[in-house]
Amino acid sequence: MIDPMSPTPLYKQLADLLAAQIKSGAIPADRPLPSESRLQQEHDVSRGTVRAAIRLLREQGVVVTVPQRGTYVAPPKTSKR
Amino acid sequence: MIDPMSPTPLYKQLADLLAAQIKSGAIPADRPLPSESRLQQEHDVSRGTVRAAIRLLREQGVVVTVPQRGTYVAPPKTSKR
DNA sequence: GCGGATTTGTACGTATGTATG
DNA sequence: GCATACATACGTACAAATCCG
Repeated sequence: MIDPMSPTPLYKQLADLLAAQIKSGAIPADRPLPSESRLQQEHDVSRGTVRAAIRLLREQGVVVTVPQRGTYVAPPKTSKR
Repeated sequence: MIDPMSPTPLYKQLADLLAAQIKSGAIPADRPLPSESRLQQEHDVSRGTVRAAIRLLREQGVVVTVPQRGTYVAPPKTSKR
């Protein structure tokens, strides 16, 4: 859960949460992540916060984003396809 | 100059402009860059756009930002100090 | 092929918090 | 106390590309 009272920035909390869900399989790797507006609703944060979280995950190599498509779990670096 | 009509995003244009000014020495390397609000006024863009440009430069290793201090030209990687 | 819905990208404005000088 | 400066977070609006009936 995201805690607005925590000193940890919301976007950081959300990024950590999503990373954990990806790792655990709670978010399937074969389909796009929930859209920004979905995540916004589910976690009750602004879209800017969602985007900041996804940006962080992208910088960490956890996900990749395809414009006008969606954001996907990043493929393993060693995969040939 | 920044051209609002260009298809290139404003923050990208600004980042390129600042990088060029740093490289040419128009922006001195021994003092902080102009503050966000200064850049905002000088280039007639929003603060969010200034921040996006600086973020890009930071990701590119062109500058480093010290919270509550300012943004500085990144030191050469080969420098011992 | 058309049109609407969806989704990400960009850009703006505002407010608050924290640290520095 | 006040001004400056960056960090976070909210909101809005519109554009562009894609998807689907």
